[in-house]
Amino acid sequence: MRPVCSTHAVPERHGCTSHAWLALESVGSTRTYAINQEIYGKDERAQEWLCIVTGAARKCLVLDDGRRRIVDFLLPHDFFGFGTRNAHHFSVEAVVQPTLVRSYPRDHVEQVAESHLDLQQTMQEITFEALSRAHARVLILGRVTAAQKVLAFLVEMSVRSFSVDRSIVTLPMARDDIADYLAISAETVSRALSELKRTRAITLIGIRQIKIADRHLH
Amino acid sequence: MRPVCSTHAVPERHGCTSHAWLALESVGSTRTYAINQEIYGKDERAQEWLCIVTGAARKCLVLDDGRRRIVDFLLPHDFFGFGTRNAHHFSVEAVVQPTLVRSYPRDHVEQVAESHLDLQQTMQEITFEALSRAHARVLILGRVTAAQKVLAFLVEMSVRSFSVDRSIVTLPMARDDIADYLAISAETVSRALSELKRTRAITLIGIRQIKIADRHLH
DNA sequence: CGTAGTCTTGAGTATCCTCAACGAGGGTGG
DNA sequence: CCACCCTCGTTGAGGATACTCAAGACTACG
Repeated sequence: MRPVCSTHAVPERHGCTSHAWLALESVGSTRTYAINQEIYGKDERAQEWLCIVTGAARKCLVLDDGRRRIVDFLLPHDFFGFGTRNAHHFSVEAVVQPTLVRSYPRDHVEQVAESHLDLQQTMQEITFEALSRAHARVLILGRVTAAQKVLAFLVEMSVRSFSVDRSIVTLPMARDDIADYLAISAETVSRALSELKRTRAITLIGIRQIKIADRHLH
Repeated sequence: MRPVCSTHAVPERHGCTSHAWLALESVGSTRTYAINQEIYGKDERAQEWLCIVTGAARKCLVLDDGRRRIVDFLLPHDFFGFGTRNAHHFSVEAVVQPTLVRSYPRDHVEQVAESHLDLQQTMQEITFEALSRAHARVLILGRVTAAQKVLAFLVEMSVRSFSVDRSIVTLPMARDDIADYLAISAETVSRALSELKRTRAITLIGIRQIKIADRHLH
């Protein structure tokens, strides 16, 4: 299964319509992925900056004991694939059907950055955002009960989804994925959702569409 | 209690003795902190890039429920204080007596970066390192048992400590700090250490000096 | 409409948390 | 110099929470 390619579907980066950005866009290309399809494998060296246009993806790895851990969910406007020359190697897989990903070859990025100083600044901001996500994640994992973790997760997704109504979240991923993201079992995720429903903190609109009533657990 | 200031004690950054780096060093200053002394508070806007020269610090915050969470331990060569214009605000406190911190005012950094292109690249690398730490941390928190978390923590510290003998770790922080870092109770940290000792995975040389025999839990 | 994947719920077990007591080490003052 | 205190670390007992195994309900898609 090969990703479908095109040159349209550019991610609009908020407040960044600079000349440098446009120059970068000219070297980008867009690919389409099916559900569970690998966007890049754990042993591939990151040769490009990638950005989700539509859909969602999970950045994950499999531990020695066979458990899968998801270190980040990637939503539209999120960049990834950079800075992967470190110890841990992750693979990225599409979570929904279809997921559109825009790709910017690393050498082209650096080439453009040489003549456009503000682009490097933008890249720095993008890295800061990824760092910010990771820190927020550490805090979510640090919560005590499963219900708190799940609620914090829902709030995080609602904030990151850029939807009109922030109290309604549409989850692109399965319960399994949430479980591996929060480092709890899928059954516990389900039970936590039921508990949150019972205590009126959330309401289930659809199976993956949730209305958040209380953002803080009382 | 005021931090003591001086202009010596420059952090040697491995493989980065470039002209840009030297230019940056000229605008840096070094401060000394006592144990538990605040290096910067959670509401201060980060106006400088900071780097641990000697000692250690914890990046933490206090949750609504009164629990303290440590999102990162900062060791010599680690940079921090940047990218803090995001949602969560952390305070940084010295963990050992004394801790030396080198400070580079943000506007000076940006000024130097304008004339030294490679400096921005270095800053990018520094941010990647922080991101890498955060991801490693998510994986540690995702481990199942307390013993696994504690062992993974010890291994992380041994890798980051740059000591000659990597099998021996000298922990600069108390059990409480480890507990808040791993999101488990201090008693559980103690019990996990005892268990690891019993199963011969580690040996306690001193109260805060540990020899790691098995890096992977069998 | 059937099948496979996803989600929920239940029962029993293992792990961790809380409360509590105790021991070891370091600093201070008599 | 020693007694005292305070912090830090360890260990125990009981209760709460999450995990595993298992079965059943729901959903999506062919």
